[in-house]
Amino acid sequence: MTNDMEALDRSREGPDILHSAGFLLSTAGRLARERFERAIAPLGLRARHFGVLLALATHGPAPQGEVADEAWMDKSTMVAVVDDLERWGLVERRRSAQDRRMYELVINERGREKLAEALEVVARSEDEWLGPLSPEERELLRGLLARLLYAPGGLLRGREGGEE
Amino acid sequence: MTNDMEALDRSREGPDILHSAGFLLSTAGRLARERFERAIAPLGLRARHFGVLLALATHGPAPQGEVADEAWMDKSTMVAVVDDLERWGLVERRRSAQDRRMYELVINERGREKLAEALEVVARSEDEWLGPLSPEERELLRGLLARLLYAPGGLLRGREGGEE
DNA sequence: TATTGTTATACTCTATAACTATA
DNA sequence: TATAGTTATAGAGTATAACAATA
Repeated sequence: MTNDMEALDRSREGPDILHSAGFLLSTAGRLARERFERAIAPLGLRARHFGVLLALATHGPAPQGEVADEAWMDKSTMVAVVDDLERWGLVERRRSAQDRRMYELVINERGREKLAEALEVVARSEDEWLGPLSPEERELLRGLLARLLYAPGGLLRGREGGEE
Repeated sequence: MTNDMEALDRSREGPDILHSAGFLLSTAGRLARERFERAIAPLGLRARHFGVLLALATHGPAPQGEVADEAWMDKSTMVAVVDDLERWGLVERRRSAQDRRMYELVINERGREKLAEALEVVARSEDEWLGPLSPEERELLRGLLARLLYAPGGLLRGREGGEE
């Protein structure tokens, strides 16, 4: 109890910027990302692999460059990621019949199973670090963040800030 | 009934990790960090310089290694940052009289002015991308994030996750 | 000539360890 | 011997540009 109060007090100390939305957001975001990486590491995956598997499972087979864009990755970075996934037997490269420059990237059954495992593990991890918030507060947080990102003038849609 | 609708939506849109707190948080955090860097760039500062100036302005003169810890920086990384700040005439290295291995790192008047400029510019930038949220909602967001970080079991204090 | 995927390269960031000068 | 700051180095990550095959 005393510790709780001290921690909360510490977060209120000092110049305003330490409790500014920007500082809190970027700090929390970095730590959330680290938790995510740590959660899926035992499955032998990194965040990029996860992102590609998710994109393929969600939007079906797609050319390599398109998936790279969707996962906010450069096409050159993508090569090694798909190399990994293919070597691990989770994804297949199939030359497109219509345009032989392209691949159709296909997630297979093992890939879907791996993704399902990862989703479960990540959900458990989130549930852990979201502990301080009640279900209603978590929902509130998700709503605020979604608007912050996607509403006009927000982080993803303000000026030239958009990446995708 | 709301739950039925949600389940239905989820079945149409695929995995809902894209609206999970973790994904939203790490995405928003990364973008907030980018906005921050972009906001202070015209002043010739990077985030690390800002962090050091802020630490020195807040906690007064301190040895270099101590400030490094405070800014979550390695002491070796810190060297170049202080080199910059000294070259720009914002901070001074003074050998400690008690222990001549140590410096006393001191922010000077120019440093304080630069920091004040930076704080103003950053506040304006935040005000811009926080546009989608009302003042009450911003306050709500800050509170949720602070608890997420500092409450027991949260991102900064769960298990061995703590860096500081 | 333009585009897909690939490779090579360079640049940033950071962490590690060795070194110096003090203690 | 231990510590503060420094330097050198190596690793990860990522972005850029050149390249081959195909359109």
